[in-house]
Amino acid sequence: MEQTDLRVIRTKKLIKDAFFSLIEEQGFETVTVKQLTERAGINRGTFYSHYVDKFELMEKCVNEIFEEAEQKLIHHLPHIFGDERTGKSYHYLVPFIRFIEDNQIIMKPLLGPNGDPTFQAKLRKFMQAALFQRSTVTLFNPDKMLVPPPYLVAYLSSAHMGVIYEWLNNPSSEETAEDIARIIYTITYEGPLVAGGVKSNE
Amino acid sequence: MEQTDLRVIRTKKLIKDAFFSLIEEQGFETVTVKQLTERAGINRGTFYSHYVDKFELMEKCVNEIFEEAEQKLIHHLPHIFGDERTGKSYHYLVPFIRFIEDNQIIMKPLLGPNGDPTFQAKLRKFMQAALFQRSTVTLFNPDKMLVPPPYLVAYLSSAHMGVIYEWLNNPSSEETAEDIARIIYTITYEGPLVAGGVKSNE
DNA sequence: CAAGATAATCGACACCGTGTTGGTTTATAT
DNA sequence: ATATAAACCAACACGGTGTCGATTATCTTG
Repeated sequence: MEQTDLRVIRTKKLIKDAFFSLIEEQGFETVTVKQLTERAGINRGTFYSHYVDKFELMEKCVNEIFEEAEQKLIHHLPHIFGDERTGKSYHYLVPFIRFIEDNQIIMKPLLGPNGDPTFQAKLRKFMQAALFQRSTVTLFNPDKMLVPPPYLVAYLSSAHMGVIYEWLNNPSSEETAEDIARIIYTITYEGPLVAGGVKSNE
Repeated sequence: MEQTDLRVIRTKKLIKDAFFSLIEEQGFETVTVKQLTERAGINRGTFYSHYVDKFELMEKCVNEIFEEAEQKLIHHLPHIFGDERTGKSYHYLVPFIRFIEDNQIIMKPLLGPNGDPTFQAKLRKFMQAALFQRSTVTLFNPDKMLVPPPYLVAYLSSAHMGVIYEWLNNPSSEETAEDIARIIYTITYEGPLVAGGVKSNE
């Protein structure tokens, strides 16, 4: 499984770099293998000896990112867990938002209007697993829930994604990852109406 | 601008019907003009005398849907406004959700994993205009807001979309449009934590 | 209803990206 | 230094695209 030959790692890097830069410029859909290999400076046939098509390439890249994310989030897990139980801090969100920020070169185009809805679904699912899976068991109270759990999870995960997307795509935004975490936290924990200044805080 | 010739309205209808059925089956991206015209039972060249490509076709279809929606929502506007000021009812959401339900044959594939992110952005923007634009002026209190308004709007519109998407794509869901409106309303107005049974209602 | 207009059809065309193949050159590992 | 295998190259068939000119069918109007 391990690839040690310098040529293949060099080639694969060239492919991925070209792939990301092209996605950044024009989105995933319109990228062609021809374009990709021309920019990478490799022969078109060489691409096909590594990937069957651009979709597999994308899948591989995405999986790598998610694997890396899983490592990072697992590393932060105790921290998350502690905050989750107290429910008093936005810090549990920071690693996740940092992760997106760190990969924003690839995240931004994938999440944007020319992005890949498959990836968006994957990321939302990943977030649900990372942030809410435990929550629905430990935090939420099944007996007292006013709405069906799947809808609450859908509500929250989509809302989170929406704020992060707004953050990434608003060029004038100067918020840090911590700021965004705090914003999401505030709306979620105080409720949208309180955050909007409609209701006063309890 | 008006087309009266029976042949063209017949042809355009054939094209759109075939288009929708193909999108429903396999998503937008993989649809080819060849497929489309074969299913519609028209000559491929005929397609090109009406639309420059499948993207323009999509754009036209989407615009028509949005125009229709605008009519319907404008018709319900007084109703919306009344509820918005009292803030006591979920009814202001119903027309919007009904609109999506009525067009779910086209909405579902467009919003799903094989859908069109451009369309999703458009729909979110449309919802923001229809539901929150006035709210940010009349309902939300700029002085008391705990977070920047754009992020609150992003939070809410994405959350709404997320619940609706969950509803459309969960085959076992038996909720009506009213149920979904009530669910969204509850989470938004009580706050996610109260809706999740974590905090008690004030 | 007839005549002119216009839409739809048909076949053909060049173009482009895809995915594969067989043979050659070049770089790497040991 | 040599065997191995990766990368290159040219060429191919395939399928979808977009266009064109000529022909046929259908609609609208007088």
